[in-house]
Amino acid sequence: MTLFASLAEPSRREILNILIEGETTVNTLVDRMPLSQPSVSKHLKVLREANLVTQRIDGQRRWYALNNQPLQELDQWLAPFRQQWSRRLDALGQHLDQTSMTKPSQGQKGETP
Amino acid sequence: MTLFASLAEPSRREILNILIEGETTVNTLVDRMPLSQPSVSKHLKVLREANLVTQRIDGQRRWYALNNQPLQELDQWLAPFRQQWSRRLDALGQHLDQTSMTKPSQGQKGETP
DNA sequence: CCCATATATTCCTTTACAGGTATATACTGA
DNA sequence: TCAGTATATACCTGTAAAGGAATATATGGG
Repeated sequence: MTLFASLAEPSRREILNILIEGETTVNTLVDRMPLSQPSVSKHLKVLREANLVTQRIDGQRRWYALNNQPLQELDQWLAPFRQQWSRRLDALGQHLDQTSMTKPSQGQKGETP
Repeated sequence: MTLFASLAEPSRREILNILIEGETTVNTLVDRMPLSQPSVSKHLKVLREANLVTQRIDGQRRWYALNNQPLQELDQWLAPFRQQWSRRLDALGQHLDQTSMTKPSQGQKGETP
C-alpha cells in the first residue's frame, strides 16, 4: 500500500498521533482505541510496511515507534504546492501594493513604519 | 471522502500535479492521462468535493484549478510530526557535541577546524 | 511442563471504490 | 432546429480493504 493510502485510514492516523507521545505497545493502543486487538495489529502491519512505524521486540511485548522518514517524503510532496500558495501570497502582496493608499514612490518591500 | 482518502488515489494526485501548471479543461486532462473521460470526470468530482479544485464554467468548457486550502491543512496536519523530527535533529546535534573530538571547553557550536 | 499474557494471522463478510460502457445534459454553430 | 462537442451521470463489475471472531505463535511465571 502506498504512503498516501496508508494515511487514508483514520484509525491509522490516530495511531500515528498517539505515537507522537512516544513508543507504546500494542495493548496500550488497543486500550486507547475503539478497535479489537486484531484490527490494531493489522493496522500496525500496514504502518510497518509503509515504514511509518518501527517495531522493537522486548520479550512478549512489541514496542512501536514513529518513523518520520515517510512523513518527510509527504512534506516534500507538498513542496511544489507550497510554491503555489506562496506565489499567491506574493500576488496578494503586489495587489495590496498596487491598491494601497501609500505613495508607491520608492520602497518596494518591508517598509513598515 | 476525506482529504486523505481523496489524495490516496494516484490518478487524482496526478491531476493535482498537472493543475500546478495552471487551469485546464477536462479534455486536456483526459488527453494527458491513461483514463477514459468519465473516469477523469469522476475524479474531478471527488477533488471538487474535497475542495482540492475549483471549477469555472465557460460555455461548454469547465476550467479546473487547484485550490490550495486543503493542502495547507495537510501541511498543518504534519506540524506535530515535524516537531518530532526537528527534535531528533537537535538530539543528533547534542549527541555529536558529546562525542566530538574537540575539547568541549568553550565553543559550543560551529567550531570546524 | 502448564497456564496466562501479548501479539499476529487466518478466515469470512460487508462495503466502498475505481474503471469501463452507455447514456444524459448542456452549450455552440450552421 | 439539428449535429457536434464537452462534460456529467447511471449502471455494472471486479477488487481491495476493513472489521470481527477464532486461532496460531511466542514469551514468561510457577
